[in-house]
Amino acid sequence: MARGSFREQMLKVREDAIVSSVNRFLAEKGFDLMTVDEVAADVGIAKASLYKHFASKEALASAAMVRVLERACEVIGLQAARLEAGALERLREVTRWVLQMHLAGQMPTLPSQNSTLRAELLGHKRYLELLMQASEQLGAWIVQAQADGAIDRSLPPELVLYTLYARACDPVPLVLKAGGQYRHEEIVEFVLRTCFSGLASRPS
Amino acid sequence: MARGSFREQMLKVREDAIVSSVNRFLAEKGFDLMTVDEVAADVGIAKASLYKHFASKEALASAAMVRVLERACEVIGLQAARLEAGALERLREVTRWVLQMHLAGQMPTLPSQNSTLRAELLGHKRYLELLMQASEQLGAWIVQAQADGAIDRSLPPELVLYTLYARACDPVPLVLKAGGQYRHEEIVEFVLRTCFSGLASRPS
DNA sequence: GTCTATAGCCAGATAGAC
DNA sequence: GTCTATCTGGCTATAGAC
Repeated sequence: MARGSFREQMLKVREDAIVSSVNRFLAEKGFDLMTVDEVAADVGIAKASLYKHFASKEALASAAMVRVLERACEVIGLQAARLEAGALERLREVTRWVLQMHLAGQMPTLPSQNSTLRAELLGHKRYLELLMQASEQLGAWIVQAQADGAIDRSLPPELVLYTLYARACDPVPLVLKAGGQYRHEEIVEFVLRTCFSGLASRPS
Repeated sequence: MARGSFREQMLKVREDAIVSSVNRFLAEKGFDLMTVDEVAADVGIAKASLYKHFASKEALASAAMVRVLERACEVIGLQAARLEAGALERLREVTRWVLQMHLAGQMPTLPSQNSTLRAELLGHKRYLELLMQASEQLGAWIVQAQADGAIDRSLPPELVLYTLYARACDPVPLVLKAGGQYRHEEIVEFVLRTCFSGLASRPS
């Protein structure tokens, strides 16, 4: 695909700035509490101009979700290229990235049940494609890790997948961060441990 | 404390009905998407009448949160009375109750950082008392379970506490429920297993 | 305490000039 | 495409009769 004219590149840069702003607000306050006014103010353009780029508030949020999914697929691709790593280790590294994004305030949160946003996303082709791409690769690793005996074989693979996805909206990391007692890396290690090894002691 | 007049008892019954309705809406759609209009319609009284009982939408939500905390403290009290049970088993049973409430659509979600609701709750004496009461009992069991070697000693007790609290807003049970493939009891067992034992296989 | 009716506000979306 | 100004609808909360 060609680069497009200078004018088009400028447009792309602006839209990137908008999506970045939306991404941050979604991570900070969620879809319902985010207002289009504050996004416009943050980007430094008029609200009406925003609507020339994106048709609705839902379209703004969708764009942010697509971008984070694109990055997630990149991270998954990087792990797929690590030929020496096992399936469990790859899953752990992807989960680590999710937690780091979350702690950095850059993981947009999908409000569990907003009908309008849900409808928009379910009709968004690229979003669904990316979500399926990520799920298929992660699902394959989960099955492989179970075959390796690294993940509990009695757990349904979809449960494992959802449990990993849920790390993106787990309140625990942010509560620990708010407490101010631990560094980000410590929090990430703690949550990874509770996720993969659970709360109970390993038998020695 | 005396029972109060017949009139007062009728009032209490009505307020109970209001709180039950609020509780269900909070569990279904959350604070932001819940409207006072639909609560009034659900209870079958006029909106203005609602405001005779509760001063604001935040007061409605607070009342629901207090009631669920009261029930949680009752469950904790029941476990405290089981003299034969160990600390880990008590924690597991309380967590099981949380998951059952959640799956039944009766666990009000107090998610998202809504400033007005947060402010109301932080100024609500009974809410804070109940939350502290629950946290102290659970915290004592966590420390005991670590001393018993039943919970990983290298995890900070507060991390364990938050991880258990987080089961009240974990999306995984509801996603599995929506999938329709598992019975509620199976979902509860799966999530309890991932929570306490993690995803990884136990060494055999 | 219950109702009908409405005030007041805020946020999403649009009109129209430039 | 950008702006200012405005429309529109929905929501919280209240006034006032009964």
